[in-house]
Amino acid sequence: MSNSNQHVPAIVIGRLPLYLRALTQLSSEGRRVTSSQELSEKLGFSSAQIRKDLSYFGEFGKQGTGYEIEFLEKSLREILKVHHVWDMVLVGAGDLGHALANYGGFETRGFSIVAIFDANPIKIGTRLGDWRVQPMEEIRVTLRDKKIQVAIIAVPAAAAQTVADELVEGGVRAILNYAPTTLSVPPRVKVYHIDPVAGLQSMTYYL
Amino acid sequence: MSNSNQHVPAIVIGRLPLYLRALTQLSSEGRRVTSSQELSEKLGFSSAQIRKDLSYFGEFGKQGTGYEIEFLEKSLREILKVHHVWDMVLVGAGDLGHALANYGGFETRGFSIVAIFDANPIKIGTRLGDWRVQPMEEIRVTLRDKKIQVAIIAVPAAAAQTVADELVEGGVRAILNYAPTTLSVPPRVKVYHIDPVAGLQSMTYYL
DNA sequence: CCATGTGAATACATTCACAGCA
DNA sequence: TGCTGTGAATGTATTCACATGG
Repeated sequence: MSNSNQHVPAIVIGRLPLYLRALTQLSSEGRRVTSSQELSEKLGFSSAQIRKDLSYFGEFGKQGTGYEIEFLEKSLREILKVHHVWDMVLVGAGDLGHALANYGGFETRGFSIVAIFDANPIKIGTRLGDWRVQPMEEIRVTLRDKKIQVAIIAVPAAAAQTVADELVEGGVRAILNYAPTTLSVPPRVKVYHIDPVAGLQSMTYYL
Repeated sequence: MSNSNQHVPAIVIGRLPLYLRALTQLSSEGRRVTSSQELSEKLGFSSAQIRKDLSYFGEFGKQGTGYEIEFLEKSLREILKVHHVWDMVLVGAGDLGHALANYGGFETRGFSIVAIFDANPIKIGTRLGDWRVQPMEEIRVTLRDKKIQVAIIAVPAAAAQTVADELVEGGVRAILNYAPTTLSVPPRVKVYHIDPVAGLQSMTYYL
C-alpha cells in the first residue's frame, strides 16, 4: 500500500539523496539488485530505517529478493524531482565561485549553472568556465526570463542576506548557501546551509 | 548545577558551532549581552532549545539579564576545543582544493592548513596559496611529525576511500569529506560529509 | 526460505511551563 | 520584573519483530 500522500518527515527526505547516490554507484559497478542490508552497510543507517524511509513513498522491493537497483534509482529521482535538470544561478565569482563553476558533479546529478553574477566591477565580464560573469543588476531579469528556482550563494557573509533578498524577490525557492551566516527568508523558500568550519568544530569536540 | 560529565546528544554538539558563529557576529557588532530569545530569532531554533542545549555544559547566563556574549563565546570555544588552532592537511589540489586553500574562514575560526597533498604528478611542486603541493608519498611522515588529527578530503569519489585509509593510518581522527561518497572508517574517527548536490536534491523535493 | 513492509515498542529530541534568582 | 535553567509532557524518529508473499 502506497503512502505517497501522507506527511514525510524532512529528515527522511534528507536521506533520500544518499540512497540515490549509493544506488548510482552500485549501478555503475554493473550491479542489478541490492538489499536494505547491503545499503545499510554502505551508508551506515540501519536496514530497518532504510526500509521504513522507502515505505513512505511506496513498495519498491520484492520480498525474498531485495530491490531492483535501476527501478529504485529511477523512483528516487522522480520523488526528488531530479529526473529533469534544474537550472541554477551562481552568485559570487571568488575562489569558491570558481570551484563551483568548474565542479563536474552538478550536471551528472540533475543541476546546471546557467549564469554567474558578482557585485565586484573588476569581476564583471571576465570568463569563468563556460560563462561570462554578469553584474548583479542583471540578475532580476535572468531569474524571471529563465524562471530560475534554484540558486547558489557564494559571497562573503556580509553580503549574503542582501543577495538572498534579491533571489527571493526574483522567485527563487531553493538556496544553497555557502556564506557562514544564517539567512532569513520566507517559509516557502528552502535554504540548505554549508558551513565546513561548523562541521570541523563539531568534530573537534570529540578529540 | 553543571551537567558537564553526562552524555550530550550529537545533535546538540552540531548546533554549538552555530551558536558560536552567531555570538561572534554579535560581538563584532559591539554587543555585550544577548538572550536565548535573540539567538532564537537569529538562528531559527526555539529559545527553550538554546537554553537546554547550553544547560548540558553548565550555567552561562544570568536570570533576568541573559548571556554575557564574550563569556559564552569563550566557553563554547573551550567546549568545542577551538580555543587553540587545529593544524590540518588538505588532500586534493584541484579546483576545490584551490578554493579551500584560499578560503579565509578557517584561520579565524580555529583551523589552519599546514600542508597540501595530491596524487597527480603534474600538480606536485606547484604553488597553491602559501603552500607547495606535496606527493601523497610524503603524507604519512607529515601526519606523524606534526601530529595532525584533522584532514580535508577534496579528491574525486573514486580516490576518497584510499585517501581516508591513509589518513586514518597516519593518526587522523576528524575528516571533512568533500568527495560524494560514504567513507568507511573506524568508530574513533569522525567524518563530516559535505555534499552540495545532496542538499540541492533534498530541496527540490519541496518545489 | 529470504528479505520486504509495517504496526507496536522503544528511544530520542523538543517544547512547555514555571520555580528561582538577579 | 525578566530571563535563565530544568523537570515533566509532548512530539518525533528509530528499532524491533514478525506477518506476508515472491
